[in-house]
Amino acid sequence: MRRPTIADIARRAGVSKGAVSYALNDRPGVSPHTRQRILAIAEEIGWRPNSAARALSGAAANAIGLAIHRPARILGIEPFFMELVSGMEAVLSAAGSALMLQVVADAETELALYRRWWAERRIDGAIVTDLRAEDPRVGLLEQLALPAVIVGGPTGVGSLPHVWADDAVTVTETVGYLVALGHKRIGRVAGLPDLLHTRHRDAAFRAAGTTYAVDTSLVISTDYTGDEGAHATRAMLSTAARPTAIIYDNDIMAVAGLSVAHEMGLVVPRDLSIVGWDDSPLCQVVRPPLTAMTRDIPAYGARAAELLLDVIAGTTGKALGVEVSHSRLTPRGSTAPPSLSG
Amino acid sequence: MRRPTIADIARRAGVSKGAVSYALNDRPGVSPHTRQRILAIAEEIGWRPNSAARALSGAAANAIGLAIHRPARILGIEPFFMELVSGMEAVLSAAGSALMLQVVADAETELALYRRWWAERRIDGAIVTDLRAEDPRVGLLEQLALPAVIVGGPTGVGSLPHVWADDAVTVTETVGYLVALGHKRIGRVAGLPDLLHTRHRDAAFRAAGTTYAVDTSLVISTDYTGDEGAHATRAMLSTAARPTAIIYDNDIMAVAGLSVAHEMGLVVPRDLSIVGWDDSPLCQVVRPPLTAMTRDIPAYGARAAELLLDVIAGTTGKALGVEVSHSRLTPRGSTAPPSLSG
DNA sequence: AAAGGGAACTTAACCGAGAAAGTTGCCATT
DNA sequence: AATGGCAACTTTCTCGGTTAAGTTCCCTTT
Repeated sequence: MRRPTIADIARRAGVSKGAVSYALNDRPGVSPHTRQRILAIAEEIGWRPNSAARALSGAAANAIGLAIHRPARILGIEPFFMELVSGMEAVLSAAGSALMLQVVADAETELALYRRWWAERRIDGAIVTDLRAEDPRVGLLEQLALPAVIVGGPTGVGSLPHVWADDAVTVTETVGYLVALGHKRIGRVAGLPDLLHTRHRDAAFRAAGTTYAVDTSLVISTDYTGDEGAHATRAMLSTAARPTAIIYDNDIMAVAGLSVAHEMGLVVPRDLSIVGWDDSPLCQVVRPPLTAMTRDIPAYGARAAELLLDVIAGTTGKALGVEVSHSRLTPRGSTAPPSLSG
Repeated sequence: MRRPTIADIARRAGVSKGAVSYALNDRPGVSPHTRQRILAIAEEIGWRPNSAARALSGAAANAIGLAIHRPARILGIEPFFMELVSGMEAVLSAAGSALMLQVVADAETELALYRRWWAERRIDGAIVTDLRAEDPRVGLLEQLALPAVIVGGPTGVGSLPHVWADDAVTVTETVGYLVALGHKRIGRVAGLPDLLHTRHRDAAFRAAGTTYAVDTSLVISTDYTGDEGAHATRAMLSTAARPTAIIYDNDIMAVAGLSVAHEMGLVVPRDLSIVGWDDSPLCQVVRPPLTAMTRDIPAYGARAAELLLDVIAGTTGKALGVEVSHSRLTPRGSTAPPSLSG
């Protein structure tokens, strides 16, 4: 089956290619009658514009790029990216834009990928996640003048537009809640230490310790896997002055921590309170259900996609930094006042 | 920053566009010396082929399409797709192909999407998952002659190449194992009933009951969410003759089932054995760790991507149906002989 | 020395759209 | 009746590559 072109339509309608192009693009220069006829023929033979030809004539690629630089084994388990992608998709597909997804093994590859996508005109813009300190991607994207939106911030984003949530508020609220319950020593099982948002959370966690005058010195960094989450939990619970509450940077580690507590003979929440970041169905499926820091990830992705489309369309206005609502604590059965014996 | 074109290279090198094209594509017609010079200039000014221009001249789009037709809330929690995608990515990015991902709301949209991708020449081929009975996508893809590989089968695939695993063997092995442990009544919490692989598993499950002379009549279909998994488990455990073992179609439902058992005062595995399909880290993070039917999902995706690339290149040979190794049972703490009181 | 052959190029057409510029033909003016 | 103006087209060029079909020029052969 050959793909129909405007030349085919022109031949059938007995007009020139140019007339067909005008008719199909709602531009003046063809009579309503001819336009109707051309549209009918286009519909009949199932014509769609060849995106390559359009792109060659300077049109948009109608695709945006997302490079994900995390090990495959984490991608599979962390709902975050899939939810982010599904939120982005909702906005993009409504705008007729596709999503080019590529999993990259390292930072070098990611940079090369942006260069290639840009040079090949494959994408109209990119969405950048997992911002690191002095992230080389920021400079590259600025230099290429490739429209880009960072999911994260608000620092380290250079001049790029970004969508961010104030994790510090969430951390402070959560620590405050645990302190109100009576906890005095709170641990934190953090994510990848070179991610900027991990550092923000670390800083907020330490600061909250000072604010509420409790011990928040116990922080262990991990790679987000359940394995490392379990290991970190074991380490924390094996210290002489063990914490009575632990905050985890994702829910899979929180669940792992729950199991470790159980394995060590501790009862949650009596002997240990557990809070997980990001509230997937997983949290409600384990016993006790996990208290979690909930946010609307699809909405987060949708907002980033919207902003990127705005940037591409040049209708950004001044909204370079868009703040979305921060994660809110959803208390469930895994948090309670510490037992007196602790 | 203007993107350099071969015309720029030609001007600098003092040769024609044609010569540059020959040089850059390793085709005869230019002297080694000139070729070197052209390549050096291309490198220097950072030239990359404009993919649109190439595509216009009949070249490949260097992208393959994947439409995912599942509700967003399931996507986030089911590791299957992300793992599949990461396996596909490994093969595709090595071949210089990108992945166009789109989440679609319904079957109609998915069909329209394939038509559009095909007409717009955006993709060289497609990967189809979640095959249904009399799936209209099969006919459409055959009609469009769009290279496509189905993840699933081996029935209902029409003339399309496919990559499949024999779920029936896995079901039979698992039921056999439970029977060997002494179970006489085994339940099954199935996935979406209109998916072909759910039907295959259903049929194999029923057949295994006959083979081993045990009761496998208890089957409840769900939408893969933990909620429905919990609900189905509650229903099964509330029947007069409740099963002593339940097999779940994904691990999130298995975990939900574990919680329900706990909530109903049953001890796993003493009072109830639990087996989950697909072995994500989640299974090892709960207590007791879940016995699971393990398969290498990234490898599954990689094999599908390889086959698609072969089909696109026209080097398929006769490998229209590629069987990958079926899931194998990984026994862990959630399965044991049933207690006599049951 | 003329002819043949092939390497090393150049020229120009082409892919399928978009868009500027050019061409009709008709109607209303004056 | 000549002119202007405009709608409704057609022609042609453009995007950035690929590629078939020339064109040179040099070297070998007889």
